[in-house]
Amino acid sequence: MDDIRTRFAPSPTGPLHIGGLRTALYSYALAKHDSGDFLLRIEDTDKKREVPGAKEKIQELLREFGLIWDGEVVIQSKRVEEGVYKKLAEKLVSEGHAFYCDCKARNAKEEGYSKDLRDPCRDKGKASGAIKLKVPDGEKIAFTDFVLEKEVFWDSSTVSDTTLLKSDGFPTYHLAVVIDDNDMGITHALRGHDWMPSTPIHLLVYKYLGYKLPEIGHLTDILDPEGGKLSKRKGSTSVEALLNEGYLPESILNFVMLLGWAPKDNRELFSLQEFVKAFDPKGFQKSNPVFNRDKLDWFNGHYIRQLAADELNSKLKAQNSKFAGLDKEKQFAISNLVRERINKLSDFDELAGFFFEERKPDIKLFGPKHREHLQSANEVLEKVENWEKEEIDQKLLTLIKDKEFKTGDFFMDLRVAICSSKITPPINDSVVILGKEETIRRIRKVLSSLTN
RNA sequence: GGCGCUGUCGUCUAGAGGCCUAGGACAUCGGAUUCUCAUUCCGAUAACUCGGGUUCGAAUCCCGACAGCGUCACCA
Repeated sequence: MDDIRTRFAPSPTGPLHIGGLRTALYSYALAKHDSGDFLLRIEDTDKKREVPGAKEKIQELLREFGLIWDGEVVIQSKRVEEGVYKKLAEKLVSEGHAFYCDCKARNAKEEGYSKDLRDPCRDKGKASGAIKLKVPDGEKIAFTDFVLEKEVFWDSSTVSDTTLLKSDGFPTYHLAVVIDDNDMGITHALRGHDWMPSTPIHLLVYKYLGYKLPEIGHLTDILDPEGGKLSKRKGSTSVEALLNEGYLPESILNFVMLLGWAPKDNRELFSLQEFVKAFDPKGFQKSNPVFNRDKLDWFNGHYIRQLAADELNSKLKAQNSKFAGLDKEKQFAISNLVRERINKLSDFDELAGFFFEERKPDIKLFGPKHREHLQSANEVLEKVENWEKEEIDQKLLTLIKDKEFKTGDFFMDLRVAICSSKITPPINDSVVILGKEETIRRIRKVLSSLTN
């Protein structure tokens, strides 16, 4: 059997989406599991919709996720210049499988649901305009979907004459995929489920061009929790936005792996390499999954906790400049306290901001005995000689015992005075990092504001 | 509306006729640890869309209904 060759073929019309990343990942794994090739093709045949910089961004992101493609990137617009599509479209016309149409393009939205499947130009023998496929009547068009693992077929009478080459000389998707997949030697074409309805057109083009049909598989659509296909406006589904929110690439990848694919043993944690090794197309899911952020958060928390100290530290530095300004020892101490308490890198600012920026204490958070608690804490902490966890712990605990404070209430008031939040890392650890001077300064500041 | 795909806990899923009084994970709730929050560890709640068949026996096979999703451009 030939080596497997797959491809990811995005169009540079916007940011890379979670669904696109998943298609790329599955295509990559499909090829790499059998040491095959994974190629990249940019489908830029719609000049009007192309977003500047999008194709570069897509490549940058694929690299960041480790989805490295083999060989040169294939750019469709370059192949247009070489005339490949036009030549083959004309060949289809000369062989009677396609025809010219110079009518003005239809506006889909205004058409409504009643449209003719057969184009009036199909037998007029025109010699210019767009080139459309001449679909036969009453033929069975079938293929076996390797994701669905079943045969899917249509009566060609329900398939409409479709444009293959636009009058500007650019191919439509329907012509370009077929020719490019053939020329690139693609053995397995994986694509979104939304392409299913146009598959019979592609099947016909394969047949008329005399190409060997590759394995074709349609992936499920990722659904929005609110219903419908996942869309941009409902939450951030762009890969870059997720990255900016503080999700790690390995989390996003692991999350996406399991949206539409599962192994027999139900294992959930996979690195890219582990996934490639475990990958089996039989694990493809057939029904549409819902994008579930809770699970993503869980993966991310898990992977944050797995990070080596210096990795976590540099990621936190990259996302908070004030933190990056601290000396190295403090940075490591803080990131160590924080690693078990954040699910996203962006949670850091809220949780640990008090280390490097003073906040106004929130009086409402104090307990009834806060004045007494803070006064005695101030007295005791002043007398600490070695500003280390052990001594601080020991002195404060003794204080609590002597004065018969309630341990929880005491520490909570101390915490609120210093961090102005009820949710923080352990307060004694925090105070060690903050330093004696700053700790006492903050306590006194609160005390003096109380007497006013 | 036509055409097509799909239908197991709230969510991601395991399950390919008896091993299922349906398993795991996330979420939720409860408990243990704890100065808060978390982490970690225990435990609980929770599903085979419905209706007909086939069979000694069905989540698993067949038919129908219903539901969800996709698509119907000189966009991809």
